[in-house]
Amino acid sequence: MARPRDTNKIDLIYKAALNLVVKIGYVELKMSDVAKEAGIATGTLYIYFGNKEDLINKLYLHLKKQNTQEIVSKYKAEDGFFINFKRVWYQYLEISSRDSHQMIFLEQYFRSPYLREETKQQTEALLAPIIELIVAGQEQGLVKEVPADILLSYLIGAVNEIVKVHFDKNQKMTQATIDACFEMSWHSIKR
Amino acid sequence: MARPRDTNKIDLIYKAALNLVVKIGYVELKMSDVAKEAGIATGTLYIYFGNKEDLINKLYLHLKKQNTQEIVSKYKAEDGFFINFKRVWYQYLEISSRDSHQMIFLEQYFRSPYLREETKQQTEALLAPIIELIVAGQEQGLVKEVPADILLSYLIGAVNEIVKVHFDKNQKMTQATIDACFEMSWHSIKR
DNA sequence: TGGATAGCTGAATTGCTATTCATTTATTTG
DNA sequence: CAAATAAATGAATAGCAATTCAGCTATCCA
Repeated sequence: MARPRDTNKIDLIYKAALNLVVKIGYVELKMSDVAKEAGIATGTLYIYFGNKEDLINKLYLHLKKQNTQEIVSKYKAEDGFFINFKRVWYQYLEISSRDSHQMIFLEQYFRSPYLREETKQQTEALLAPIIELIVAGQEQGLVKEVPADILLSYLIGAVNEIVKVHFDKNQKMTQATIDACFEMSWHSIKR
Repeated sequence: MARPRDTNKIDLIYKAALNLVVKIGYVELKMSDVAKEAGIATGTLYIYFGNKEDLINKLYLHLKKQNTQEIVSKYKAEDGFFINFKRVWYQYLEISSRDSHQMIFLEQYFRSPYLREETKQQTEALLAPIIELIVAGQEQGLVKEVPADILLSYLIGAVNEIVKVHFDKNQKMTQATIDACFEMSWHSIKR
């Protein structure tokens, strides 16, 4: 059997689709443009992805997995709650800030009608380890007794929003502001 | 000059468009369906709105204005900062919870590529009174010294997110949870 | 080396819906 | 009441882009 002439066509497609969809949105995203940007023929897209909607769903899940793993990787069971919370918080901010395209896409499409229900559920499942971290904090009496999923959503919503402001206004937040935001998050959850 | 035979065609169109766009998204939204839902002919849409994109932008601004005014209306200059903050916070939650369609639409489309830059700017301008409230709190030494726009985004992001969870999981938050979330917000900003 | 196979290509097809506009209907006014 | 004007209609058009597929190319293996 023949091998792909070029390695990792799928990654090329993901990269192209991400760049384009963030810039111009799902509606204007032309499959032919994705192909061109990826340096392949339009038809080739359909070898790897059933259709446009499928491409977006797979792209979403792909990025989200990568992303979440990188965040969770900072967690170290042997350390205390505060240290871990801080690590994870800063890592989340770091990742979001590093790749604005990715962050905007993940944020924007998560409740959009373009994602299948299945994709959304798989996405939420990825958060399990972080939910556990919070529950542990609650068991130690360090964290407010708010349902963990709500508490996490609160934090994610807040942080996402400041990152978006950061990109929108195109002004890098100072370290002082970032630290102040961490304080806000910590004060909001600590008992 | 002739008057519309039916009053408020524009409101009918807004209502129809909102219902449909939340249900099926911008891509699948057919102008003919909006017309049908509004009980008018397709061509009539184009008397009031230049095109599909124009319809969405006008709808967005219309709802956002309504919405913001209703929130700001709770502010009473004669009362202290905490009281006003609490009022505005609960009012924001109340409004968001009351009409999930509206809330989802406003949240989802704000940074989407379907909105014109102009619309986004007009939207942000509406928040000015709330920014002032925060700055006043800071001047009184009650609120953390984080740039007011970032602080506000933090709060809005957080609250929007919990409201979305609320709708997603289709379980009404208890009053206790709501109050706990207010506490979180207050703790996060207070000095 | 050459036939078989897997991978790739991109022009042509197809379906779909935004938008137009000739016509009809309602309202105003002199 | 009859122009004249404004609104509304919805079938027809026009254009666009997702998807297909017949053929081409690279790679494999006997």
